[in-house]
Amino acid sequence: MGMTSRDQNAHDTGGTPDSAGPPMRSDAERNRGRIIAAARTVFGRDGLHASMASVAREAGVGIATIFRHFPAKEELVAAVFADRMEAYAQATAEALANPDPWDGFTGYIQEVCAMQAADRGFADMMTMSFPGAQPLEALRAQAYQGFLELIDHAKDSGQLREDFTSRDLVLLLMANAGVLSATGDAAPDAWRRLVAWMIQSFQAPVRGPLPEPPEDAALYEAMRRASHGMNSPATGKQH
Amino acid sequence: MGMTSRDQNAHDTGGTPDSAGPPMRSDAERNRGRIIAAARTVFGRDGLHASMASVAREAGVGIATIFRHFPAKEELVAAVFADRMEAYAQATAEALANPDPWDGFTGYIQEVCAMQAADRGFADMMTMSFPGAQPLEALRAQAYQGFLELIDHAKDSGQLREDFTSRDLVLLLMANAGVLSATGDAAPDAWRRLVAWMIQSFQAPVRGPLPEPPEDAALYEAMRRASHGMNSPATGKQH
DNA sequence: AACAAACCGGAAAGCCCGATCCGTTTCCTG
DNA sequence: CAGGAAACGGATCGGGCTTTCCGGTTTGTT
Repeated sequence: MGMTSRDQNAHDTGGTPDSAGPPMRSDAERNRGRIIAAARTVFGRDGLHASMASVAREAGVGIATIFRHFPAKEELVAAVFADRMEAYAQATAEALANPDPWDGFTGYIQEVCAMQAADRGFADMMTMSFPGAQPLEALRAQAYQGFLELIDHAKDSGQLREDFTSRDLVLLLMANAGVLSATGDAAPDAWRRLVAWMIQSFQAPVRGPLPEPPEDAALYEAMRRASHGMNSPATGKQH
Repeated sequence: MGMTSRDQNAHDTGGTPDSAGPPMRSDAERNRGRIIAAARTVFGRDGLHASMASVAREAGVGIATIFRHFPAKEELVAAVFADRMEAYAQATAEALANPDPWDGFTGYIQEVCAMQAADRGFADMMTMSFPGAQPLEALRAQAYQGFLELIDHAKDSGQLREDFTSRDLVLLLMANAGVLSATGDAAPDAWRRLVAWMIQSFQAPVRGPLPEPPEDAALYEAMRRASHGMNSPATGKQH
């Protein structure tokens, strides 16, 4: 991924994703890059509830500069996590390429959860939807579609319980986010144990009945609501 | 202690739990009850991040009245959840009385998680520690001790995996809190499925190795930090 | 070199929060 | 029933947050 490309119009550097705007002034483009890098650091460390002011401090720019480039916090979030979402979608493709369906399935789950652990902002993202950021949601949908295939393959191989559904991944991501947010850096590896418990439970054979999973629509509604409250301060806050 | 004062109010209603104070005026006692009842409602619905103002509104009293009875929000929380903590500790005792160790073990886990689901404030509490509220922490420690016995019995019966530890319950409580906070009332039963997956995984025989659980000290540190950030505003807020 | 447009950054507006102050009301007692 | 202490409650403080405004600075061009 060629970041800091010298030629201004190679990829769209317009103020907003609609690339149509006039070329940016050099200082503007430089600051835009600094802001995104700073936001990546701060969101990764503190989660999406980190303040715009802390991002500005990290970037060494004024608060207004951030809001000029990203009129709302949600847009900065979308810009910062575009590549993470790509990595997320790509992880699906790689997992599908794994000759062992069960390895692919479990490896994918562990990788996604590891991404949550490595990036607190990403963890928050996975439990939210951003109807306003289409590219982000398109990537999410693409990854979700790939995960459906992963499930089919793993079930066909007989190693994944038949009653597993894609909503169980969402559930696990929410649960993992809860562990990560509660433990913070006090127990940075605790999440691995949760994921291991869950994966062993997903493995065939069926060991007992399960309550019905939530409806897709209900989960979507929950994620939509979460993103609405993003501007409000957030859950666990340390430091 | 000898009550020399007119004992129209037989039960000691001292301002703070240390009961030593002079008898309260009738309106003060009435308001104190209203405040606790209102806080129970509001915290249960919105979680511990609910504002003191909203509790005051629900109770029909002024904001100052709340702070006169409970000089800090943490004290109100402790007062409100004293009985929930008792129920929590008592659930341990009842589970221990179950003749089937596995039933007792799983029933206890399901009941505690159900308590989290039924009371958003309780869910928050279970991932925090309040070093300033000794009675609360004493009850928590008592329940924890009982849970250790439950584990022993379930392991002795051969139905609980040998590598299960008490820290796995903490992990599950944090995970459950994550699901509850993410789903909210959009998918109010989603948590049941998470708990079912976990319980089935806890059941013997061992199906594979697990990463080491976090240290007790690390989990305590995590819970201690969480309670510090309680005063800060919190996650999704609707209404 | 010089000018206009674009851009910057700090200060301020408006909104929440927990916590406090102080004039007013209520209760208990003598 | 009257006086004083105790309790009440709304306004207010101090702080954090997102977002906006505006005077000063940088940039690119002529």
